[in-house]
Amino acid sequence: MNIGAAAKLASLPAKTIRYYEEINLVQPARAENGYREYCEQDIHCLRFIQRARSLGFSIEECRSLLSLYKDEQRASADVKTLAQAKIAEVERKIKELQTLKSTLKALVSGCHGDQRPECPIMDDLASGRQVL
Amino acid sequence: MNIGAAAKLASLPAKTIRYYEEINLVQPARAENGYREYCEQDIHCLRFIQRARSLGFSIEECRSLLSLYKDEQRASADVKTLAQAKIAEVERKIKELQTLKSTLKALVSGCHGDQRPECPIMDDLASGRQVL
DNA sequence: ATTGACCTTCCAGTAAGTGGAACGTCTATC
DNA sequence: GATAGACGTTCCACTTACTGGAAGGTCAAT
Repeated sequence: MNIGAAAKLASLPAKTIRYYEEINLVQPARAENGYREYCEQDIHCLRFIQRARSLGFSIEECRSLLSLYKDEQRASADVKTLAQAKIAEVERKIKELQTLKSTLKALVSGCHGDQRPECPIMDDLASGRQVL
Repeated sequence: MNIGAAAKLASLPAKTIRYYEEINLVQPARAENGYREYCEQDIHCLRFIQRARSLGFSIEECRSLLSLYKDEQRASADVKTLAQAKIAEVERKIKELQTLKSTLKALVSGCHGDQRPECPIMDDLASGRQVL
């Protein structure tokens, strides 16, 4: 299967799939004409990566997951550990963003939003004294 | 004032301040020895940028805010619009992350996390069929 | 033979810095 | 005056995870 078909099956742009080859994530065979040849197994890996990336795993994490995936003897605990660390990371990010949102909302609520130049948002940015 | 002192006052690494000069955000004077010379006004701008960046504004947004900041005639509405767009963006990101978290939690909760190789997290990644 | 879709490689750019090398300058101390 | 070390300078490479584009090769159909 050529890269275009693989791209459709894996829901990934062909460019991205070439990139994954470059960084040694998924290495397809080559046809005589130089075209990449993706087998069933390659497609599985690409889909696996696509899903893991969409779940927020970094490329390096995908590499770890993929090697666990290929290891029939792996312990599910190893996978669970990775997933739990990712959950903690996501929770941290959510908290950060919520703080950010509160701060921005507090700033916006104090601003007239009219043609006058007075603006508490600007005042906050300028002062270094922080509203929240 | 040299870059080291400016860095302390603005709570920014010197490297970052040099980078801000490179991209024409804050252009200090130069002393005879070639050292950057930061005046009061420069420090204000750097602090302004530091605060705006910490509120999640991109460099380009900081550039816009900075030009509004320097324009004594600006309308507060212009600033408010930028801030509100940023809030919407932050809200989108929070939602995305919450979805992500639910998905990961659902996967983790189904996983034994022991020495056996069976692992619903892996099964999900491999299947392309999604748990949530 | 030619068109158009597909494939190839390579180079450059993105955002926002960070790290390091190699070298210049300033200040204090001996 | 020499020297140490703390600071400054420039420049280049690296990061993440791709994306865009140019220049060119291949394939299938007309």
